[in-house]
Amino acid sequence: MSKGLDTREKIISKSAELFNVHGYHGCSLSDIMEATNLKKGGIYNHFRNKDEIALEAFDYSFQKILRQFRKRLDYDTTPTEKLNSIIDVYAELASIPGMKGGCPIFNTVVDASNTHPLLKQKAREAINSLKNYIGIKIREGIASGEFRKDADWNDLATLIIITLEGAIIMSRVDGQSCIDVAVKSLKTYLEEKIYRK
Amino acid sequence: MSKGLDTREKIISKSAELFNVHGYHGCSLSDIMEATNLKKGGIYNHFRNKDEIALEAFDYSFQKILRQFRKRLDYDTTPTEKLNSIIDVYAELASIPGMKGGCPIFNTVVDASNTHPLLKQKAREAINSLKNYIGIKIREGIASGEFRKDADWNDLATLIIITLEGAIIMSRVDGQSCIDVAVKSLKTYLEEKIYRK
DNA sequence: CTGAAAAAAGACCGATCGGTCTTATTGTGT
DNA sequence: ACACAATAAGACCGATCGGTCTTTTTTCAG
Repeated sequence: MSKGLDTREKIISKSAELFNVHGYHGCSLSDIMEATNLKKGGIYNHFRNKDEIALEAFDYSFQKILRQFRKRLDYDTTPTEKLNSIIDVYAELASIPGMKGGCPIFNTVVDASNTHPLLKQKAREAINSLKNYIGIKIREGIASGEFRKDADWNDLATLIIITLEGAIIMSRVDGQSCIDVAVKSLKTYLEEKIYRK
Repeated sequence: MSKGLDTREKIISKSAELFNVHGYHGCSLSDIMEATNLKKGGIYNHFRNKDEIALEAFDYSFQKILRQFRKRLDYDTTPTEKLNSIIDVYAELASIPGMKGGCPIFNTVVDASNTHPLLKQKAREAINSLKNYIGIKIREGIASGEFRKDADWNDLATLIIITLEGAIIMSRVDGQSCIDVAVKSLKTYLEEKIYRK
């Protein structure tokens, strides 16, 4: 029993990496076979088809991202710290193990939103979850009086996501500096517009 | 002679759309054949291979984007107006004809930066050109005294690009509202940090 | 009107795609 | 130790991939 689960997990984690780097259409079953040291039989014993692997791989990647946020935010006590941590974790996303190729969420939007309805739906839900996750921290800050009452959690969460996602993608051809720009800009924005002094 | 050029252009423009919507790996020669109403002979009479089409299609798309900027900025007289127009044009990118699927530059980064070195290089150059194009307008504003002297044109141009590109991608699964957030945020930023009153 | 050149058609190719199925191996409970 | 189930191997399949090449059609200059 445990052997099977191990194999299944290996297929998912390796595939998640491959899909994130090469995209759904740019990654073949042969690629997955090679990355997992399995032959076709070994893979199709656990999955019905390539789509099923891609779908589960996306969930795997997204949960991994959420875990990164939760892990870091555990050390924070105030909403201000949490919001800053969110930005930091986001900025370091592409450098955590198995996230080579940038953020799987936006990569999936670009890669599959016009060719793969199920993946598109998953990406949409992931973005919404992430927006809500960030939104909750903002609302906590507002409720605690730490953030300004007129802060729009939805707009702010959106701004954080688009700025950092844009930077992560651009960093693939333009280096780390654009991520630094994103972080600096967002943190200044928080200082000047969200946090109360 | 003119027939041949027409056909060549048709192949490029149709392919540019297809590549932008489905990505390089997600778009086959059969797709191009169908979109152009040509058979293989008609296409390979003008191009040596699929790569050559993709490379020229990228150039075509990028020039189209530049044309959009130049066309709008022609009506502007001051750097302030120009910078605002850049944001507006950028925000409307995905809704101009033949740009379905978002911005071809960032789409190409995601789609091909790990599988197609030549396309990656073209995308890198395009981003640099765009950054410089925006940077020039910023420096004009600084030189004319309209913008603050301490404005960093490189960081600002980067911020404009990543924010709007992030928003354009997110809009594919989350609607127009995130683009509005990007525009509003950037324009406020310019008002408060760049323009002199 | 004609002949050569440009353009397009479409048959053809080997490789690879995702997927199926039978066979062999491995692991496990008794 | 044995039997049975879980797991993986790998031969095999039709479809499609990008690409080549020969043949036909179209274009246009003289």
